[in-house]
Amino acid sequence: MLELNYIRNNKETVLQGLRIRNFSEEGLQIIDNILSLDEARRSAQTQLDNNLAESNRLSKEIGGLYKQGKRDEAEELKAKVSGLKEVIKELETKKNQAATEMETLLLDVPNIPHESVPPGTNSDHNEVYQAWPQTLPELEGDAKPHWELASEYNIFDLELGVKITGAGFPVFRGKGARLERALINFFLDEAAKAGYEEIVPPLLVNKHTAKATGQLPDKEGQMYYVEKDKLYLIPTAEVPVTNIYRDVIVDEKDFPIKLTGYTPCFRREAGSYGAHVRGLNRVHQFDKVEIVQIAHPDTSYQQLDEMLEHVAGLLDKLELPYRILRLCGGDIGFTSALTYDFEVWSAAQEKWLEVSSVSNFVTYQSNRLKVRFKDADNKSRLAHTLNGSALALARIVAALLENNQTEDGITIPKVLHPYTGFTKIVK
RNA sequence: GGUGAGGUGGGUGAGUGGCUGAAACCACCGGUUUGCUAAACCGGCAUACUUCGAAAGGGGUAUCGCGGGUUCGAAUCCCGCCCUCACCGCCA
Repeated sequence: MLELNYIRNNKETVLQGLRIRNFSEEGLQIIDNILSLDEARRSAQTQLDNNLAESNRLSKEIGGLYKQGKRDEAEELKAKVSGLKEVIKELETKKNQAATEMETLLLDVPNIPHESVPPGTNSDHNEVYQAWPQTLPELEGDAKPHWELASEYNIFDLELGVKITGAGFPVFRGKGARLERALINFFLDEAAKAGYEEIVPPLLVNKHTAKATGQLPDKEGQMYYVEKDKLYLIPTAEVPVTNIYRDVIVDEKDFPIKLTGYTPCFRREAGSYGAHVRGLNRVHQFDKVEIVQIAHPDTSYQQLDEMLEHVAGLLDKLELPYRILRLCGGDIGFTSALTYDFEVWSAAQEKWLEVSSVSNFVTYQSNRLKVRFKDADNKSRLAHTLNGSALALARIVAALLENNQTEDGITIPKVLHPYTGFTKIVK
């Protein structure tokens, strides 16, 4: 959620930002609506406060009069206060109505894009921020997509998942399972080396937590919900990990706070279908190592760069060809100010697969989370939050299988050998 | 699953209708004292909204788990909800 104060003081910047997000002039009306509701709220509040102050003052007087035994005078004042109560009720309703309406509108306003976010209406307009410097590798003859390789090499089994649970729940087995575990450990070790504190968070969260990172109410349909206990299965480690700092006033010298966590991620993916969801491209449960940072507003974009380098380093070590995109105004996430996507080239499918998304949310998320710090003037300010996948397992596995297939098996990148205990997956 | 206890500021914890935005202690910050450390003493120390002010700062309102009610007045009384802890049972 944007800070109301920010909108009030930077209306033009906000409007400009929304234009980058392709808001129509009509759509931009929302900002004026918010501001006028805010004014209504404030004027109601001022009047309400004045009336409450009067009522409090009279009530105190009544207490005094009773002590002095001046019953008649007390009764007189009582009647006066009773009269005030009606006005107070009215003003209260007025204030709450304006406030609620305003908040509802505010929830519909996305984050203001960073100035570097390119214009554009869809993913075709994303800017290639860093291209793969070499010629893209080609595979001989009949390169296979990962779902075919999976059954050939017994790496994972989606049909078995259907038997146990349903579509979209892969069962990894044998060397596939080992590869999965190897990647998780490799990613966590790399994050630790980069100074991230490892977290093992709960996989189920309550509604406060889901709300604070913005999954509720917007993405309610995307989460699995345990009705009996009113808990949500996490769609990403971002949710429980970032919430560690909900309602916390951080010591300024602790910035940046760097956290990492491996968790399975559960997503209902309601509404998606078609060829592009084959294999591991889109599943209901997948493993992911997430990196999260809570940063000082002055340095959050430097931290974002640092995160980019970290993710790029992982892909370098895995020897996968990749490029980095800077998402355009039409493709950037609702809550993000700046997002970079990492895409790995699949030589088999001959297309780019998204494997990571790294974003700076500036204060948009922390406004709901209430992650704050005291600045030099001892004023509390919102911190900036950032996160990124480092990395999402399912698609990395897919990319590794596809790019590393050879006549006599699938080769494992060197860096994983200590983790897998084997160098090749053979039939 | 059963039974019981309880949710008050950063922490412990007092407080059963007005003098309580909230005692006291601890922690923390500033100062005095001090060879150093410690101790002692003095002072400060919640958050949000709002209003006045150029600012420093001042005023108002709300907040004692959350929501509602009674009352001129609620941390305190009533109703609903949420949560936590302890013990028993079950169990990795």
